[in-house]
Formats: sequence, structure tokens, C-alpha cells
Amino acid sequence: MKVLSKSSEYGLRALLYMVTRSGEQEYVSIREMSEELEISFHFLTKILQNLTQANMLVSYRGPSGGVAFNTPPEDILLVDVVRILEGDDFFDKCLLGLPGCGERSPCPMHEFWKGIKAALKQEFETTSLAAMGKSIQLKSLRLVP
Amino acid sequence: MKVLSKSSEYGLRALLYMVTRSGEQEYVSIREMSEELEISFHFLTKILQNLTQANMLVSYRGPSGGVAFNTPPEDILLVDVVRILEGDDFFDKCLLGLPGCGERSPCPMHEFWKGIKAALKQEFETTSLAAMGKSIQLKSLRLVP
DNA sequence: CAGTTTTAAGAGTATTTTGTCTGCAAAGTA
DNA sequence: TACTTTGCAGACAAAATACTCTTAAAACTG
Repeated sequence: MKVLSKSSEYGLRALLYMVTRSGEQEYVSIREMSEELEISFHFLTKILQNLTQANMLVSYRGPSGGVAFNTPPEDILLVDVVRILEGDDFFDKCLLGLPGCGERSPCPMHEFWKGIKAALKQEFETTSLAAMGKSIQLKSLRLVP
Repeated sequence: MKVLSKSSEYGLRALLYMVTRSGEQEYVSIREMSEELEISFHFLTKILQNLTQANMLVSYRGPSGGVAFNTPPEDILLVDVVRILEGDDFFDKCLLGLPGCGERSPCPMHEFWKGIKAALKQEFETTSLAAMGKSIQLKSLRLVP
């Protein structure tokens, strides 16, 4: 079952890594993150660029540069991240992919799926990066803990 | 949010179409389904072949041939379909894709995701094709209802 | 048997996603 | 200024997914 693309997964893991580092230095190096989390550097760079262009992060070049949160992670919700990396219609899609599916003409899984989706949405809309970060052991973000 | 691949989506829609047709004729033509549901004939054929090889369906060639349920749709659960078309580990994956994620070393989303996954699994394991089919309007299986 | 209808099987193509590489631009250091 | 460090941008490549096509094989029809 694949809910998030690799891009979202990598982006989220990097953001959570940044949360565990917040306060240490202004900017967190993308290279460092790519090595710690074992994610391709160039790929991660491109993902974080999306977040930077969406003003979730700010970046800085040169020595001791990197990326940093533009707004405190307390104010960034999971849904914000996912909307940027997966697209705006993340929660609007039908489970079966039927374009006409909706209240008016529900697909066979509509009712069943509606409850699950609402629960997921609720969680995504109330969970902040900071809240997730609170319970993180750094090793759990790595590939082979 | 993409939970099912196109293959699973098409397969499920075809199976539900068959449920609405059960009793009418022994075998349902793949060509007919592909046209009614606007799914590529050859692609659908291959997907249904998987279900046939897994003994969920039986097939018959020649005029008035097609596919039919091997066991009554009352006894086929959603999870059975998904396990065949998506693979056995459908419900075992971590939301963040972290291979080591588990009770021993939970990823940051582990607790949150556990609840959602359990609810989904519960639904998939208790919903039969026949039950889904009961509430189906045929048009809701078509691409542009 | 010859011809038609239908699924089976596998090769081939297209598209999307994921990942890599190269050069450039910005910022710091000496 | 020359050099190093870092992110930015876009082209390129590999892999996964989605789809197409061709040929065969089974079953029926006359």
C-alpha cells in the first residue's frame, strides 16, 4: 500500500531531521542530510527546492549554507508538506481512481473509503512537524536503523 | 493519495462488474467488460489472467467464453484481490517506507499510521465482493458516469 | 475440416517516477 | 582576485508502471 511517493517520503524525513537539529545551527546542509538519511543528494536537493519555492524553507548558499525553516515547525502541518510534494488534490482523489466519484455518484468503495480518508485528513491537518519531531529518535529516520 | 495501482483498480472494477452480472451467464466476456468499463482490452486480459492463475477466477475460451468466479463472490474478500494484484506485503509497509520500522524501532509516523492501517485492514478483511456489489449502481463503475 | 471467437502468453512501446550528472550562481575565505 | 563550499537548474538515464500488439491455443460453428 503506497500512500506517499518517494519524493514525499524523502522530503518528510529530511524535514523531521531538520526538526531534530533545530537550534543547533541556522542552516542544515543538504549534503549532510543526504548522507545521514541515505538519500541521493541531487534527488533530495530537488525535493527540498520544491519546499523552498513554496516558501516552507529558505536556503542559503556557500560554506555553512543549507536550508532552514521559514516558519517554525510548530506551525507546519503534515498536510502542508504533502500538498506541496504530492499536489493539491491529495485528499480529493477517489480510491478507485474514478473521476466521477462523489456524493452524487459514489463508486463502490466510496462510503467505506470516506471514513478512512477523513481520519487520515484529520490526522494530517492536526499534526505539526514539531509534534512529530518530539518523539523522534534520530536513528528511526535512517534507512537501516 | 494513491492506495491502489491501476492494475488493482481495473481488476476490482471488473470483478464488481462481474458481481452485477452474476446469474446472467456462466462466463463474462473480457471484451465486453473492457468496453463497458473503458479499460484497454489487452491490459484487462492480463490483469484477469493473474486472478485466474491465482484460482480466484476460471476462464473459458471460444464463443460465449470469458471469465467466471471460481468461488462465490460472497467468499471473496477485498484483501484477497489486493493481495494477488498488489503483492502480499500490501499491509506490511511503513508509511515512510522505512524498512526497519516496527515496534522495536518505530518511525515518527508509526503510531499514527498504525491506527489508520489497522482500520483499513479491518475493512479489507471483512468486506466481500458480494457485499460491495450489493450497493453498486453499474454506472458508478464506468469511467464517466 | 475450415473458419470464427475467445482467452493465453509474451514481446514491445509509452509514460511516469525515481535517480544521476554536469555546469552554473551565490556566498564565504584567503 | 582566486579558490572553495554550497544550493540551483536543467539535461540525461534507469526503473517501474501502464499500456499495445502479435501470435498462439482452445473452444465452438457450420
